[in-house]
Amino acid sequence: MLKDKPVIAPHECVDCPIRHRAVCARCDVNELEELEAIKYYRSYEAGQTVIWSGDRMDFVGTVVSGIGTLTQTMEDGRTQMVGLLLPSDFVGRPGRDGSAYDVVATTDLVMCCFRKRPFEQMMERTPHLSQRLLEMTLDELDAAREWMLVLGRKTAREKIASLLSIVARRDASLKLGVPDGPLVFDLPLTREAMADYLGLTLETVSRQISALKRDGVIHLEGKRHVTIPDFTRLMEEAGDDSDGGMLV
Amino acid sequence: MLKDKPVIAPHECVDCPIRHRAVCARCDVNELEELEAIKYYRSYEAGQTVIWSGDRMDFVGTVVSGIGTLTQTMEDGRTQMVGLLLPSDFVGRPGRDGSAYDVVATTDLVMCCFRKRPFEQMMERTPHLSQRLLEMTLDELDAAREWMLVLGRKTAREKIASLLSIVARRDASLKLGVPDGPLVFDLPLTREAMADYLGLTLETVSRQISALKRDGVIHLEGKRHVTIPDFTRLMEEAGDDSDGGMLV
DNA sequence: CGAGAGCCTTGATGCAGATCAAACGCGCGA
DNA sequence: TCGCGCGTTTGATCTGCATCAAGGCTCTCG
Repeated sequence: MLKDKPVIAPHECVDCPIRHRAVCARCDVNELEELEAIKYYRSYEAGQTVIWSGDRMDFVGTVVSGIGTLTQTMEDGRTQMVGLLLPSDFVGRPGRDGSAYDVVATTDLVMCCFRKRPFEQMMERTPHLSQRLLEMTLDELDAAREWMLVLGRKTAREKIASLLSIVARRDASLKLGVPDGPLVFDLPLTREAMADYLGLTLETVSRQISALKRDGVIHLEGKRHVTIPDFTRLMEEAGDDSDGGMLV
Repeated sequence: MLKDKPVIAPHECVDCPIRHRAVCARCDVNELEELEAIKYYRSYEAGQTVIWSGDRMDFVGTVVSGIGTLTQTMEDGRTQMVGLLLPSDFVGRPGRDGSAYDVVATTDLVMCCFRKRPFEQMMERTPHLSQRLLEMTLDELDAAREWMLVLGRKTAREKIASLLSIVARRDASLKLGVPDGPLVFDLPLTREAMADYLGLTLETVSRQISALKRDGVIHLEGKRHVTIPDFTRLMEEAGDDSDGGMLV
């Protein structure tokens, strides 16, 4: 299918909606040009709500920079974060009209958007587009279900370790580096946001982070800058058996 | 696309892999015949494991009868159910080799299977197949994320009410009836299975069911036969705002 | 430089649900 | 028919996390 056409290298294809973690070998030039025609950028300030649950969504897109969250809220104010949006993550529900959750910009956020209707029309003509989206959605489903285990069965300490290991992994894969030594990254969430992700209170989050620091599992400079001297140790703390690798 | 072809009524299409809750207007005869060629049935006994997490899966399929669960287990034995498989539910991960979770038959289970490789080849030729699968996967993702709210933020009583309302809804939609009066159905899960779904212990499940019974929210005959006199009341107990309807 | 606002940490106390333990009820096979 | 086993119920106690409360750190703005 790519025969006779120049292949676009991943880094030339930052905005591609079916890019996933910087892998996008399947794009060909025609599609990119077609996508270009329906593409635009939007930016949001920290704290701004990108879409309210139930609102009509007229675009799909990918996060270019910044951090966003998908959250659900009960009338009495209890909230649960159901997804974390990091650069390269896809946002949107092709074939669906409204959003199912609030999408909130946690930091300043830039999105590369594609008008939804023409995008869906492209999907009908381009089987590998919907297949790729299916794969991405299956990945999200796996992640959501893995998180169900975290929420349902893990202790507070294990929850924190699980979150740290996920963020560390995502951060490392974005840097495209295979870090041999300690992992270093900035935690993009407040204690409250972490609590909402983990089904805890912010006080418990704070206490458990202090405990992990005290026990040498992590080091902290300031409140955000994390270094993980031994990733295997962190995985053990998270209660994960397989090393999970840095592969994904 | 359906022009000039006889449309298959839902009830004639019980095994269709892209059937979803008995709606399958998009099938046309050619595809059904092609599917027929790669179709076979399998049955499993209660308690039998259909697929182990990580195992190679060489089919996709739909549940024809019986109840199954998707579960994840930690080395120390803690388990979390991440999905419930009721008749008409799709099982499988087109484009993926292995299963991400254990699939367990909770009751005797009959599946209508399709060989995976030819099915995937069909997907490449048939855009609406992968689009339909994408829609179904988005539905599963929504359900998983809704369950994250249940696991992370609801009390034990709310969790039980949430589970009952989901099973009641699914049961009603399978019967194709729009029940005006009280809902009556059989609970297809043991207390332990419910506990694994809800992130609780079986003792807590038992106590909360007793409490809901005592408060008149539900009635029980034996341990399994449930009647719900007032569905709205149950929804309130579940902490759900919108009535949610019987629509899905 | 000081005041205030956010965000975070830490301490004291309370409670929902886990854990440990015992007994019930029902179906089934001898 | 009895006795056994499995799933369930119920009680007593324990504990991890929530809740309530008080400061601390750091950045910004006057």
